[in-house]
Amino acid sequence: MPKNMGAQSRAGKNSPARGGARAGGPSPKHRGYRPDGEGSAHGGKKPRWSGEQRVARGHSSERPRGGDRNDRRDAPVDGRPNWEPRGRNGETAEPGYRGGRNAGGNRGFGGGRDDRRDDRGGRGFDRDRSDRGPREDRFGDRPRRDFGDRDQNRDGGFRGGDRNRDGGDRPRRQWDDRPRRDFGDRDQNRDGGFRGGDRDRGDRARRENRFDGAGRSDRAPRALRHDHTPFREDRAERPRRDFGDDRPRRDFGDREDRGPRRDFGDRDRAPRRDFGDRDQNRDRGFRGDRDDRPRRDFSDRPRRDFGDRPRRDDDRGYRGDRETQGHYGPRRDREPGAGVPDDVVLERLTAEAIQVDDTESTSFTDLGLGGNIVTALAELGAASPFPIQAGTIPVVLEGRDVLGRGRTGSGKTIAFGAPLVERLLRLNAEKSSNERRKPGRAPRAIILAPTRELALQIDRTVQPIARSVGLFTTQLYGGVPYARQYGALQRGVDIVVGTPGRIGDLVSQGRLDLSQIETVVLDEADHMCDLGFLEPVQDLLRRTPETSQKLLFSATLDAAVAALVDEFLREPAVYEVAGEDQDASTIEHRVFMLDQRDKQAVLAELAAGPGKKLVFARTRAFAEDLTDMLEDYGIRAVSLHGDLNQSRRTRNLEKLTSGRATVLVATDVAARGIHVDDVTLVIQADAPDDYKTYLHRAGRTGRAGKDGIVVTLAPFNRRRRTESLLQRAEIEAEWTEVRPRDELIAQIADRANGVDVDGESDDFADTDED
DNA sequence: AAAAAAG
Repeated sequence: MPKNMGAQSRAGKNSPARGGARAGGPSPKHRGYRPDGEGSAHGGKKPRWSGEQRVARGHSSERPRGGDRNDRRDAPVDGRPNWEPRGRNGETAEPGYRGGRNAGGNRGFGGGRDDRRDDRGGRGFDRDRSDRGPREDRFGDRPRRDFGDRDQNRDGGFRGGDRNRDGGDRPRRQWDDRPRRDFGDRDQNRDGGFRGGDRDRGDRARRENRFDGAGRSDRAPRALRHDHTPFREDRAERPRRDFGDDRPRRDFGDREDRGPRRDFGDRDRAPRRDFGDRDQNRDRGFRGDRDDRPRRDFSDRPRRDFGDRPRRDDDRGYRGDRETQGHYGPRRDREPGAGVPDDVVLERLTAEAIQVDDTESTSFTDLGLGGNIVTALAELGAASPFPIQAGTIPVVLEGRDVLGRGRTGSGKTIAFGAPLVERLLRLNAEKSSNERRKPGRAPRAIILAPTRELALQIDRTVQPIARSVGLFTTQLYGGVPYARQYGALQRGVDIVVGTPGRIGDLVSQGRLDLSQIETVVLDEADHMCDLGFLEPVQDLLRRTPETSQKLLFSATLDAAVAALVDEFLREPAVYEVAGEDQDASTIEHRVFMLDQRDKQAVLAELAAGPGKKLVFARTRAFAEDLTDMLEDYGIRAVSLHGDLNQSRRTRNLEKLTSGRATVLVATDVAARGIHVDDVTLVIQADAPDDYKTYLHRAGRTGRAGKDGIVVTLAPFNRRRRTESLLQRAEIEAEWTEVRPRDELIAQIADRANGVDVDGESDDFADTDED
């Protein structure tokens, strides 16, 4: 299929309109053609521009190629772009408009989605957007989004940029000029605010001082932020916000009772539970009143009742728990009305808690891992085991099947990866070195993940562990050429990491033999049991030896895995971690109720600024629309969804990771497992239907011990639905009615951007990568 | 109903 042709012909046809400035296609006729492009890390077939080349091509002098919004490394996150933003008609850009895709008139690269899917050399540059026509073109005569009343904001309120003009590291608020909203009778929850930083329970005076100190409110000199913007009187006149003490307080109940936090700084995943604040739920009677609630289907959700779990000060250690791991009996504490007769497997998933404190003195060596592996783990930043690791590693080493439920970011990858490698090593001990290295040998372990990105990420953790003891891993997932994967299999691998589709493909091609598999891991196992996944997964499992070890992990492991457990697992040990649950969560959950029509404006306000943010949308198309929209606001947004080809998916995710983009707009492809450091804010442009999805999406932030905020944008007519969602997730969120330019939105954005609102050191300010 | 996962 001549993928290139499409792109080329389009480019060729349209190039004139662009004055040929868009050179870079592979055709020798193009000005930018480089027969042997240095960027051709792709075998020379697909010339590409390296970043250096792009920069070198005078990217900054003008924007002849229409915006590759992802190519703006020359435009600092918060600074002005080097080119002058232009609006549609050549006028200086509207506020906050930083020369988005439309600005340069990149008309003529006609592309639609298909075009974008084609990542080939036809367009030469690795640009994500430039292949699309201007917005008007793409959307016909659809009325242009009305930025009308934003004109008051002409100072670039949406740019999220221009911070640090005062030389500090702190980004500055952008919205301080907004007209004061009338909060009317919404006082009770109107700001709910600032829980993140100042958990000081509303020390009023201090707060005001802090604001002053931070240059907020009546704030730092305007020129420090938007020197191109006229000062507006109404800003100065705006009444101060009242942060009265009437706001609901969050109850941090026993926070102080908890032991000191471990330093989770650079672990591969954060240790936190992201399930919100269970204790609060308890206080609110969320737990006690189950019989009053509409009957809930417990079979599709992980058990969340930990009422009987050992208390934190209980001296039973996780080792002791192993003795009771086979507790399949009925729950002792089941509340009346909550009984679910068909909840058999769920019972099996009811595990004793693994105690956090008891693991602190344990080392990976104690758990049975060898020196090389321990060293490799240390290099990955895992100095001592997390609870779920401490719990599961010895059991995995025994060869038992394991069901592991560890919250997002609790270290599940190492929990199965490290013992899996150790076990293979031990099994290999009987073999001759020739056998162990034999080319074309069949793999001994397989790790399945629901998305390609997750598979990649898992391999990034497992591979160094495996290599430390001379084992080889390979990634087998779709969307990329087969050749490399064939080659890897021919050379022989020990551990396969990948997604079900491609792996099944390779199996049916006879290139992958699962008959020697000793261990199968299903990450996000409950998801792998969803419609569409289950069958291929079952097919694969059936091709592994019946005796092979099965490890099922997920933050929301629940009865959904029954189909697999019943057929493939034998007396699984069940683990989950207690001790760090909702009261330990660093995630703040909020719901913004809004008019449907305000969604995008509110989203843009939330998404502006330098902090890394993840936006979830329900559909690919909406994700793409939102990306466009944010880009129009001058926000460096990239998308991640199944309509993008794999190289673009990978690249866009990397752009967020590296900070070259500040916003990733994704479908649920990014909901599970994906770890990006320092995501400070998760915005759900659409709420999911599934509470598990909510939990997973939320778990993209608040990692590594840092604070995180989750904001769900809920149109009024979805209120009930959203309430029900949060209830099922057992998350207590702060509900607020918002309209564009509400102060609260700015406050949340500020916090996500690391604006110092509380005088304390700010978790969000950290930007180190892993 | 959507998204993901083979091409």
